[in-house]
Formats: sequence, structure tokens, C-alpha cells
Amino acid sequence: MTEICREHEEHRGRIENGRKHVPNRETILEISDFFAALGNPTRLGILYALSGGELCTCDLSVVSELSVSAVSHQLRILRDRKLISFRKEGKNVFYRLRDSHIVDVLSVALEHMEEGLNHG
Amino acid sequence: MTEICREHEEHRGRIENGRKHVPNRETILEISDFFAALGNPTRLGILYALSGGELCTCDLSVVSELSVSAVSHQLRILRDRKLISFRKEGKNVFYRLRDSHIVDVLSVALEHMEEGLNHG
DNA sequence: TTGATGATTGAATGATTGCTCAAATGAAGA
DNA sequence: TCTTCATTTGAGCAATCATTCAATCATCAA
Repeated sequence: MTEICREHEEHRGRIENGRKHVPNRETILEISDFFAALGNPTRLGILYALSGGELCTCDLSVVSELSVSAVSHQLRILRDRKLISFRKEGKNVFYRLRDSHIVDVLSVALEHMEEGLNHG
Repeated sequence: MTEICREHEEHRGRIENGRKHVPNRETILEISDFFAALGNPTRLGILYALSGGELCTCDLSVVSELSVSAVSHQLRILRDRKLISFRKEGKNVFYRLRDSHIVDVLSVALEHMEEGLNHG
């Protein structure tokens, strides 16, 4: 692994420049965890549903057409990664998006998708 | 699955509203694929490196400290999902970010991460 | 306390993922 | 042509993931 191309000199400059733009390992892991949380249809659907306002676990089960258990497992992941927060009211637990950046990210992704359709 | 809570009436309004905000299945799959591509440390590192300018497969192998083969496999995924494009020059293949939205998404993610540190 | 209901959890399991290794492809030069 | 080197590809495998199922927890009411 990491064998370097033969014309060292030409490559070395590019490699150094590339390296400069890569955040440290810890940051990379944090950010990729964030995206991985968004990178699943069930969780993404949950987040979109919550963009319309808070919903309880049961509601989300109906909207996503999955078992309450499956939804709860995914909610835990979204909670752990700080994408959603919740409040308890009686027997129900209501979830909501944790901050506005999630919506921002979703809309930029949509732009990218439309861009791809137009010329790609 | 999808058993509805007992107080139908209270829930039905919320459920309908939530549903309205969820894109159709196909769109959800496209977008979650997009995020899944970003949701891996190796691929994310590659994208950051490319944000500094084009690099060949070999360069990316050095920067990411992985085998050329491993990098090539990941590059294929990024290509298929239209996050990068490439040009061939002699024996080398140079990759670059495909459009500006990728950088946009990365910066919003960083914001979210910093927000989380402040009051999370 | 008992029973009902919403939610969470843990084990189990099939599917997917990311890597390695070996082989194949493609381009340039001898 | 044959060789070399950058890259790609496919098989194989361990690790991770998403879901189901059963059990448990938590809240409320009778």
C-alpha cells in the first residue's frame, strides 16, 4: 500500500496540497458519521417527516411504514449522532430535528441532485 | 408493523403533515445514496483532498494511506454516484470534484458539528 | 396492584460494506 | 512485439448494518 508513483517530483507537490485539505482523522470520522446517519432511506425519511414538526415514535412508524421497533432503533442512532432531540409526554415520546443545519444539508443535497439531472 | 396509536384522531393530523414532507421513495433513495457516499471516512478524505485540486489514483492512495486498489474501489463508488469526474492523461487518471455542491455540503456539515460542540 | 399501551432494548439473522489479494486492462516506451 | 507501470476489476472474507422478534421498561388508569 501507499507505493508512490515513479515520477516522485511531479506528484509530491500535488500530494502535499491534497493533504493540506484533508481535516484530521477525528474530524473526518465525526463528519462521516454525520453523513452516514443521513445515508439510509429509513432515517432520511424520518428526518424529512420531522421537518414538518414533531412526531412520536408511533407516528413515525406509520409514516415510514416500518415496525415501531425498527423505527425506534433508527431513532436511537439519530439521537446518538445528535440529529434529533425529544421530549416525553405521558406515554409518548415526541421527536424533533435538533438544529436548522439538517434542513440546510438536505436542501443542498437536493440541489446537487437536480444539477446532476440537468447536465450529467 | 404500522399499527396506529389508539387516539387515532390526535395522531392522524400529525401523520398526514409528516407524510407531506417526505419525498417519494425514488428521491429518498437517490438522496440517501448521495449521503451514504459521503458517509465513509475513506471517501470523505478523498473528496477533501480533491477539494484542493485534481489528483490521480496513485496520489490519492498516498494521501489516504490505503492501497491503490482500495482507493480505486472507492473512486468507482464516487464516480457512479456522480460526486467526481475524471480525465485520462497517459497512464494516469486524474479525478476532480464534479460540482460545487459537494463543497457546500461539506461546509454545512462542519457548521453542524461546531454547533453541536457549543451547546450539545 | 393489575392491565393496557407506547417505547426501548438485546439477540439473532440475512444483507451490505470495505478491504485485500490476485488477475486483467490499457497506455507508453524499448 | 514485449515490458513496465498506473489503474481497474472480481472473488473472498470479516465487520458492520437494518430489520425482526421477544422481552422489558415506563406511564397511566382502573
